[in-house]
Amino acid sequence: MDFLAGLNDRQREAVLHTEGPLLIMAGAGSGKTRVVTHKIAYLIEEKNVYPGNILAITFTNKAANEMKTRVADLLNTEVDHMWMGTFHSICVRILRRNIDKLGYEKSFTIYDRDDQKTVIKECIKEVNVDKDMYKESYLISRISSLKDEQMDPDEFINMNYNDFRERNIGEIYGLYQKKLKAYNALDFDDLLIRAVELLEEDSDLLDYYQKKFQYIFVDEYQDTNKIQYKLVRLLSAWHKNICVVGDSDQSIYSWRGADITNILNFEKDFPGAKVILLEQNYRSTQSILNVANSVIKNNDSRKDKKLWTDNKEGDQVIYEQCEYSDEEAFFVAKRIHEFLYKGYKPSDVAILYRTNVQSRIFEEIFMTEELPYKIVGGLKFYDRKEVKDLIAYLNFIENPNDNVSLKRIINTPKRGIGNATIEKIEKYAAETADSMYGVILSIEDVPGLNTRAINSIKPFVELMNRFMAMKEIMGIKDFIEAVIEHSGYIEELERENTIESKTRIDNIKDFLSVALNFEQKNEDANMDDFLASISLLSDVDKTVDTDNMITMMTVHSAKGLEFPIVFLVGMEDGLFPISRAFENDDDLEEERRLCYVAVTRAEQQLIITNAKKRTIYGNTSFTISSRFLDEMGDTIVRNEKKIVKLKKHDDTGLKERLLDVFDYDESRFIAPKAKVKNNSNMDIEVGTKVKHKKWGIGTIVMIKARDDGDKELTIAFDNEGLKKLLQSIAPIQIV
DNA sequence: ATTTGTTCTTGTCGG
DNA sequence: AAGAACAAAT
Repeated sequence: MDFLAGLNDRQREAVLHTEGPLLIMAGAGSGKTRVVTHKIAYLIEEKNVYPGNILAITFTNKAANEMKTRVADLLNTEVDHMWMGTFHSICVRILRRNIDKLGYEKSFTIYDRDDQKTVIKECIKEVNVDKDMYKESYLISRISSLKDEQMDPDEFINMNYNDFRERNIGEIYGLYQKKLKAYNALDFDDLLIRAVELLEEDSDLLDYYQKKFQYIFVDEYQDTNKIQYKLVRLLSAWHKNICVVGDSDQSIYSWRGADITNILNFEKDFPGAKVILLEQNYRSTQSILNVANSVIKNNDSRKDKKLWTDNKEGDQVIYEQCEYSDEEAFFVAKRIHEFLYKGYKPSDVAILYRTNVQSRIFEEIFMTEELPYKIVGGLKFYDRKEVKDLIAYLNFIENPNDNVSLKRIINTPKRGIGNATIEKIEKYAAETADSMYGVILSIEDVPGLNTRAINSIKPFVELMNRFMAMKEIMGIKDFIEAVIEHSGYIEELERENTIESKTRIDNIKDFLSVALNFEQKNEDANMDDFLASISLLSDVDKTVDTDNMITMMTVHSAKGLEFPIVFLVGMEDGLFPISRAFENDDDLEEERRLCYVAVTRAEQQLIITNAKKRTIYGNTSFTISSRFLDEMGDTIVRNEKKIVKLKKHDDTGLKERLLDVFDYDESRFIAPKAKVKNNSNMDIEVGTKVKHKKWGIGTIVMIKARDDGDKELTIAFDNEGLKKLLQSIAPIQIV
C-alpha cells in the first residue's frame, strides 16, 4: 500500500522523515492526524518497525483509540502492542509495573478532585490553621503547580519561612503528600511525577523504556507541561526519534501548567531537529479562515504564519446580536431547525461556549424546541453519587489503605456507623500510624466506642474481608455485581422506591455494562486496570459519540474536533475574553488563541452570537460586545435573516419579547415534522410512562442509544414484563 | 443516627 | 441560582 498517496508535499516530507527529532507545526485542520497515522503505518510496513516499539501520546483517550483504529485500517495488521494513550494513562502503565520501587504498592488508587478535597480537608484540620483562610480549591491548585515545578514541600517551606501564610501552605502540602503516600494513592499530578521519578531513579528501567520506544509521537505538544516535557526527553534520549505535533496558536492550557516554550524551544532542546510547517487547511471554508486569521494576527508573541486553503469561499460567517441571553439560545435553536431541514444531521452541529454555566439556557430551550443534544462535561455519569460510591467500594477493596474511599462507603448504605464513630476511628488510626482499615480490624482496641458502634462495625469488616477474598477469584463484572448485591446498596435503593432511586439503579446497571464492556475488550486486564481506565477518562471520552445529537461543549473541550456547523455563543467582553484576562497581556493572548481554536472548529458554517443583556449567576446585566468581534472586522457579517417560530404554549413572556426582536415569518419556519411519523423526538426518560396498543401501560426502565441514532427502550409493562423496543418504530404514546 | 431545614458559598478552562 | 455545609429537630 502506498502511504504517501493523497498527501501534499509537506505532509509527505513529514511522513518520510522518520529518523531524528521532528517538529510538525500543524495549523488547524492541516491534516496532522493524517500525517501521524500514515507515518506510523509507514514505519510498521515499510521500515518493519515492530508496533510495540512505537509510543504515541495523545490528548484524550478517544483520540488515541481513533488513531489506533486508523493505523489498523491502513495496515490490516495487529497494532495492539503499540503504546497509545494520554500522558496519564501511559504513566499509569509504567507505574503499575514498577511503582513498588518507590515504596508504593502496585494496587495504588488514583484520586480525583473530590478525593483530593477530602484529603485537603483532613490536612487543614490537622495543621490547625483557620480553615476560612485557606480555600480547598485554592490549595489544590497551588499544590498542583508546586508539583509541576517539582518543588518539594520542605524546600518550599524553607524558601518561604518568613511568610506565615506561604509556610502554612507548605505544611499542608507536605501533609497532603504524606497522606497520599499512606493511603497508597496518587493524584493526577503524582501520576506524571512518580513516573518521571521512577525512570530517573532506576537506570535499568529507564534503559528498558528508552530502548523499547524507538519512535515516539506527541500530539498537541504546545499544551505539554514541564513534567511531561521531562518525560518526553527521558524516553526519547536513546533513539532520538521524537516527533511532536503542535500549533503554538492553539496553546490554551497555560493555567494548568502547559508551557508554550516547550514547543518554541524544540529546535534548541532537541539538536538536529527538523521543522516542517503545515499551513494548508483542508477543513474550513475561506470565509471561516479569514475570521480565524484576522483574530490571531493580533497576538504579538507569535511567529507570523497564515493558514490558507483551496476550499471555496463558502457561506459568510454570520454574527447575530440578541437582546437577552435566552433569546440567544432561541435564535440558535431556530437556525438549527433550519439546518436540519436542509438535510444536516444533529451531529453535524456544535455549540461552543467559554464557560460551562452557559449550557443551561441552551438545554432549557432545546428541550422545549425538541432538539436532541448532548453536553460534553455536563451530564457526568461518573460523577453520580451511586457510581462514585461503587467505585469507592472497588478502590477500597483493591487498596485497603485508601482511607478516603473507606470513609465514603463505611456508612453507605446506612449501617448505623455515624460521624462520631468514624472520627474516633480516624483519630486512633492517626495516633497509631495505621490505616483506618487496620484499626477497624481490631475495633475493640479503639478507645471511647460503645458496644453499639462496635457491633455495627464488625459486620462491615466481615463484609469487606469477604469481598477481598471474592475479588481474587471473580471476573470484574461479576465481582461488581456481587458488591452491589451483598453490600446492601441496591436493597436500600429498592426500598426507597422513588423515581430518583430507580434512576440510580439504572445508573448502576449502566456501570455494570461499562465493566462488562471493558472486560470483553481487555481480556487479561484486572480490577486495577479497570479503575484506572475510568478515572483517566476526559470529558470528551465520557460522552458517547455514537448517537446523533447536537454537541454542546466548552471551547477547551472542542480542541482537536471539527463540525460542519459551529455556533460560537456568548461573545461578550468579560465572558469571552473572560474578565480575568483583561489585566494581563499573556492571559488575553491565550483567550485570543482560544477564540482561534473555536473558529477553526467549523468546516462549512460558523455563526457567532451574543446578547445585549445576560442573566448569569442569578442576575441580569448589560454586556459589551467581545473585542474579538472588533478584530474580526468585516470578515463577519451581521445576520439579515429574521426567522422565528411562535411557541404553542408560551407563558414565559418570551414570545412577546421575541416579536420585538425578530420579524415573524411563518412561511420560512421549518417545524421538526419528522417526529410525527416516528417517535425519535419524543420527550422520554427513564421513568416515563407509556402506552402500547397491545401491551398496555408500561414504564421505561432503560434507554440505550444505538449506533444509528435510534434508541433502544426497555419497557416494563404492567402485565407483560420487560420488552425491548426501538423508539423510532415502537407504537407507543406518552401517558 | 438520620432526616429536615437553613445559611453560606461560589461562580474559567480539565486529566 | 444551585449546591454544599452546617444546624436543629426527630
